[in-house]
Amino acid sequence: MAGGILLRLQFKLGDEPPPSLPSDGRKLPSKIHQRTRSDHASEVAEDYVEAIADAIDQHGVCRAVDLVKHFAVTHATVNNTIKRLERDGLVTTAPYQPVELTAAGSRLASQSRRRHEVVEAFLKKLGVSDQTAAIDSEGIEHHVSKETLGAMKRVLEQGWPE
Amino acid sequence: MAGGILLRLQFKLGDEPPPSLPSDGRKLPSKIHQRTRSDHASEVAEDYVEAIADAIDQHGVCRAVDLVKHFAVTHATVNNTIKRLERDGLVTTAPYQPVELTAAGSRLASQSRRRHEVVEAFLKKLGVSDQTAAIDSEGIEHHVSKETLGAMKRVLEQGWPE
DNA sequence: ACTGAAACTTAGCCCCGGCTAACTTAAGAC
DNA sequence: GTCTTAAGTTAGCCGGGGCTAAGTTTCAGT
Repeated sequence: MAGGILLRLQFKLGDEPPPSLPSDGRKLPSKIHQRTRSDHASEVAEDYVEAIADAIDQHGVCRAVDLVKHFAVTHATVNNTIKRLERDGLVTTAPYQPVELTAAGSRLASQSRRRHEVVEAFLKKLGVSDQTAAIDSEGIEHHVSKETLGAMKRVLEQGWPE
Repeated sequence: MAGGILLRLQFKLGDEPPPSLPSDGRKLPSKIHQRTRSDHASEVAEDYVEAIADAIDQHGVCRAVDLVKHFAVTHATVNNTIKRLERDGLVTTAPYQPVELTAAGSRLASQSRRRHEVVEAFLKKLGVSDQTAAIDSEGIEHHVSKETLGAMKRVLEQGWPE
């Protein structure tokens, strides 16, 4: 047997398009969950490109060891992740060379950074301590839709609703 | 030839889930990073116990098929997850029987539910649409610390800061 | 030029959370 | 009482993101 052809298609919707819920009649929770779950694939990617961009800003270049320190994981893990990022067209690299962001990677990085900043500033404005804002925004940023981000931005620019 | 062609299409509209498990009490204050990742396993646990509690509230019992519908995953996946939850002492179950929450599971469920409700209500109050609030709160709830949750609660009870 | 330490790579293993395929059990219709 | 079907189970595979251990490359210093 052996001869089977294994064709695997993997669709990864980008980022924004909310659920659409065409609804097959069922409750929406399922759709909602689908969307929520779908995000995580790229969370790590976003964290990495953000960290890479930071390193480049700070040291001119990003070496794997910077990411090792930043994420507190092993070199092996960083390597694996970088390979995935490269496969996905977000970074380029060569053996023993620094990691570079592609255009797509840069775009994603600044997008993520911007979102992160808005969330963090919003939390602070909410009255949360700087430290908690820093920690929580790390986790929250990946789950904030455009609409919610807009609402937060509005608050930062124009004050509270009502 | 023989064998036929194995055509395997795998559509993954969405992909992943959100993170977080803290027993309660946030994570490492000092190391900002590291927290976000590695938590994933327990986020699923929280989502599941929450869904199980909901099913029990609504239908008296929770069957695996309820979770299959709720999360839009296969029966096999639900089974695996339930086994993990059982291993972790959050639920009890027997072949072909409904899933029951242990004391720990119930505790985690109501905790998660409460957090979820606060986050969702807060987002709505922020001016976000009901639908977006429902979606975003799903992802955000796992990353909200006690402090941030408290700030949101305060807003709901006493209005905006300042 | 050599060498030792730091940076990097590779191989192999884990668990999680998805999936398909194929099977078993439980239950409702008739 | 079958018999069909829904529900549940099991086995096996996959990718993501961790790890350790062991080998390779780079590069400062001397």
